[in-house]
Amino acid sequence: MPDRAPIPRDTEAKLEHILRHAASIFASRGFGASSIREISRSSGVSLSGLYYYFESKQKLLYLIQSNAFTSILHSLEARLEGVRDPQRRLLLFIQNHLEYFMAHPAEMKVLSHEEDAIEEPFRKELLSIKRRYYSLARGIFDELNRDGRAAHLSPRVAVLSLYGMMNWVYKWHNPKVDPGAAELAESMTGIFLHGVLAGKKQ
Amino acid sequence: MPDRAPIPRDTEAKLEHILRHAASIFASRGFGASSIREISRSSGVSLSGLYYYFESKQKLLYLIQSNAFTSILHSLEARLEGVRDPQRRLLLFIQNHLEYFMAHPAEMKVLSHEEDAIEEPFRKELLSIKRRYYSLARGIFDELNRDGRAAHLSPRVAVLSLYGMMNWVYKWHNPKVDPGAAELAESMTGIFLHGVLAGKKQ
DNA sequence: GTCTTTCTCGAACGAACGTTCGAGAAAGAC
DNA sequence: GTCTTTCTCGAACGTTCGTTCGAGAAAGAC
Repeated sequence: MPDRAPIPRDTEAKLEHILRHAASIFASRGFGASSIREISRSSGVSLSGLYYYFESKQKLLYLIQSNAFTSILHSLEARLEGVRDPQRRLLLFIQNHLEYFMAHPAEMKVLSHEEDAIEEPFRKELLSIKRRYYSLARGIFDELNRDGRAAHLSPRVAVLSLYGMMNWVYKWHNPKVDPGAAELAESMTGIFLHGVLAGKKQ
Repeated sequence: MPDRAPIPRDTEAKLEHILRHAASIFASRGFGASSIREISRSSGVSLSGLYYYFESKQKLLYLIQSNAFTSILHSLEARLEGVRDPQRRLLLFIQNHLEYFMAHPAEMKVLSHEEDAIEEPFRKELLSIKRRYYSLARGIFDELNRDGRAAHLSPRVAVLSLYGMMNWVYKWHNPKVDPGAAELAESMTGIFLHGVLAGKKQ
């Protein structure tokens, strides 16, 4: 099912066009089971023509993941700028994550689902972006917990549980039935805040 | 790297032997990128010999998933028997899930990660087990919420957030650093209970 | 012993895979 | 116009894939 829309003439735009189609195929079939030929069919670019834009399937996966990660991180940093209140920072963090998720479901599914499929040397580069993103959330949690109200919980477990809630969304979210990003973000912020800061032990 | 341990003579045991190896390969490479030849090498059974035990790669994936699901469900039903208190039932549910997760990491990763890789007609059969499991958790939540303390939250969102916390574990849990199933279950039960039942709105 | 069922595997099937190559079209510079 | 760079693609490469087949070994029944 080739695209109806014309393929952009501009080189950079055409790469983005290819990345979009590739992301959606990786998202639906999984990276390992997707073929470059499928991407060629869907994007309307010839099989060998694709290799002008990326040098291997691995690099293609890397481009998708690193683009998605970089832009979610940038938009988060912009949102957090100047905001000091930890609870508000948490809400903004969750909102940003979920909004990006729902605006770019294919890319985010690839990011969540194909973490393991990427090989060296791309793995290392992604890991460093990932760490920056993780420690941002960890920092927010630590401020939140400055008064020690969540001392009974391992911070690592708390933060990764939050990631679990957020990242699992791609498995079940149905736009026709489920709340949008804003409401979902409020719900999850509520669960996490009360869950983590409320009464100690049991 | 063929197995050192001898291959069981008994037919049913040999199938289990194959399923174990297959699960661990699917878990590490992903279903789509795993080859039957790899399973043959790892299990020590010849390529064509494998097909005496399952008729296709899809069926093999189905066997792994359905075995794992069935036994986690059975062990849960046994644990819940006779327990009425909703909070205790929730703890048991989470404990059972996480314990099974950590006792059978490969199988559970395949269950979580390769949900989409399974095709008809196997999909439908798994869906019905899955629904039974989901509605068990949903039932516990509804009892918990009989007094309406969590009325501000969509029950669906609440329960699926809990699944997210639990199922994401396979992405980050490191036995050397992180708490075991029991402690993790207490933490997550705490987060969920307080998070969902605590103060309304905001 | 024989007969039957259960199990095993080497060799091969056609199909699909990621990637390369070289010829040439299109676009830009002058 | 010519020259150069940028872009495109059909055809083919060697490899690996899931699956099949038929011959025969091993085990169980009698």
